[in-house]
Amino acid sequence: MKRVSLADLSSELHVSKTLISLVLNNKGDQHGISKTTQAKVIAKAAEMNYFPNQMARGLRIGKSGTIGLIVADIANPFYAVIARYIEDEVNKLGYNLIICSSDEKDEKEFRLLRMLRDRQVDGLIVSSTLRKPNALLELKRLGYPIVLIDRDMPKLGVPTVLVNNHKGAYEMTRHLIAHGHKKIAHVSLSPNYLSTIRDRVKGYRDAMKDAGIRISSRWIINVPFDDVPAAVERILPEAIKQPGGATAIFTANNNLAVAVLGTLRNHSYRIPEDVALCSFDDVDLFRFSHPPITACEQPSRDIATESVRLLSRLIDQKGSPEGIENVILETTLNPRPSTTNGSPKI
Amino acid sequence: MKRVSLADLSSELHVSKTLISLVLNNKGDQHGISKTTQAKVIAKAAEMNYFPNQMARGLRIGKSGTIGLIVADIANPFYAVIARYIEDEVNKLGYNLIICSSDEKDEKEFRLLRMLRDRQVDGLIVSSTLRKPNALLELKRLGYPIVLIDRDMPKLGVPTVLVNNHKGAYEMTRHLIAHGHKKIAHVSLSPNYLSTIRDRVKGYRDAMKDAGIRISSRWIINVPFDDVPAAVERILPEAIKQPGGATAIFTANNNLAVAVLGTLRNHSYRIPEDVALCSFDDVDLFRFSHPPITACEQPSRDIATESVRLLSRLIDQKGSPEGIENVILETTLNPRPSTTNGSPKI
DNA sequence: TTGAAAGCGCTAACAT
DNA sequence: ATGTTAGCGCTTTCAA
Repeated sequence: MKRVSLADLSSELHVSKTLISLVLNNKGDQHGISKTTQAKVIAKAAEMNYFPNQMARGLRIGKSGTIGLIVADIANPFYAVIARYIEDEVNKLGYNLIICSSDEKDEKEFRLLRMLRDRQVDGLIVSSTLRKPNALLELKRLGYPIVLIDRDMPKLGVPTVLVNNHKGAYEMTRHLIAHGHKKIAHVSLSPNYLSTIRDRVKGYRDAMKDAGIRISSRWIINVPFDDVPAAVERILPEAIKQPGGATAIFTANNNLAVAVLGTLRNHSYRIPEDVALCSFDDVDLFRFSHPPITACEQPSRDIATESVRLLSRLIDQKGSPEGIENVILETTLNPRPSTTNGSPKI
Repeated sequence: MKRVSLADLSSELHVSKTLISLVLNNKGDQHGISKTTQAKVIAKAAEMNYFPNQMARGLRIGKSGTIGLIVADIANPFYAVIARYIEDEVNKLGYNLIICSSDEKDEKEFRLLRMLRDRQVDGLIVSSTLRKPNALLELKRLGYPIVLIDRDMPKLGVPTVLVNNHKGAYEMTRHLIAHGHKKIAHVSLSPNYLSTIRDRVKGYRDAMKDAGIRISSRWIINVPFDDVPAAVERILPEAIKQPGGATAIFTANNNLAVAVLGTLRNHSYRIPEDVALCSFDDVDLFRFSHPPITACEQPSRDIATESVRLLSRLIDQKGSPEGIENVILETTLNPRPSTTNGSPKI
């Protein structure tokens, strides 16, 4: 059960650990070690089933070879897809990924950050749920390379890869208006200190204002994120009840859309005849739903590649970041029958 | 940028590293260290922002505190949900999770196994894509605790958490037969050395045989997993073209169902009027699809909790496993309109 | 061409 | 009640 170490190999081969280490790390040539010795070492290592202990190596060279990724919930397809791309990208660079779900809870994110720090991760990609940057600032000061994705945190001063949420939501709202809707409800999360959510709300409000439409308080629906389906079921019907009720619903993310879909179905509302529906985020579900649902697609792949690119630069620069790069990516509006079929009722 | 170590703390406090280590690991009392000293140590550690280096600790105690999870693709909701539950469970036990996607490629899984081994993970949960157990056997011999989930590998001899795929598929096929279908197509993956896929095919075949129905070769559709949507689009139409074509389609997993759904839509087939549809796996998509799709639900949460339970036992037993436990979980058939509305055409 | 020795930061016998 | 020491397995000067 004892695993074989450099020392074991060394005593078998009657050469020093140094030499073996050199050979196995492909530095044999540049140190002028004879080909025959190299061959012998390599053969014996394979024969004895030797492999280097990465903890020992990491301790010595001061790098763990791992990157930490924190998202709200890896079971959410939006994050799962991004995580998958990030995994591929960091693997290419020789890193491994530790994926963690914060559950939108500050306490849990604190714990995860501590854990990742203790593990000496070489870098961090995080979609942070924190209201205050303190915990992240701390890590940044300690020299941990950090890249923020999805959610902004302006006072942190690290590279970010964000999506133009305001524009995406603005366009989505314009889309509804262009299809004849005036009474448009927005379903969002509370508390809403997340930059994404705030920007989407703002995009919606601005589009309404620019169109000269006054928003009824009935149309603004805030759902606590730990109770989405039940809360939607409780609040939504009132918002779309006529008269004065909304003829279209715009949800701030895929989770909310699923909940709304469920509630609309429970109450036998027809889409889009009774009420139109569209959402931020795009997932398979929306393409195959009945009817297919208009959605604002986020560039998951680009979020992943860009964040890894920025992180990698940060790591190379070794704590002397020159010019923090902030990437803003655009969304794509995918119109589907849930908003494009027929016109709203008056 | 230099992080503070026990030695730093030690020289500041003028006490030994041992003492500090003891205190910080809550062994102060059992070693009779005075409360006041303990308080001093704890205060200073906090003040100096000390935290233990897990690589050094891991090297010393011979444990990394991490568990490796290998699945085919973390972006697949089936695996994403399981991964999430596993993450929660191992966290409870103080471990962290490294999640990896094998992409159904032997080569990639080899690489991942090597990497996880070098990282000295304390345990491995894997849904293996390998045809031969060798690489896993190797790790098992080296003393790595391994639990297999989802996919079996009989010759490996490790604890497993599997789903009763045969029964699930058998019941699903019976369900179709009970609704008047005789010409039932099965869409599956090729090559089909995965135990899950084989068992599902067998369940389908057995149900057909027991019902006295001969299966036309047209109804057996095997799709290469690296080209699912295109292959389905190419092969499926022929299988359901009348006469003799299938009146119902049973897909072996959620990916295949999505592809089939796309193709049926492209060709303007109505579900279930023209052809009924059902699938193994159950995902949100199926509940909200048009029409809602009958599916065989796998107990994701139980797969996660059971696998972690078995792994934890294995770790405690320290390589002297007494009696390998194999858990078989049952599926749930969720009937929905895609198979229950109307009767098949002749 | 090769080797000896130090040390990364921690824990655990074994003192005292 | 506290300290000394050795060593986990590796890389890296420095020396020969």
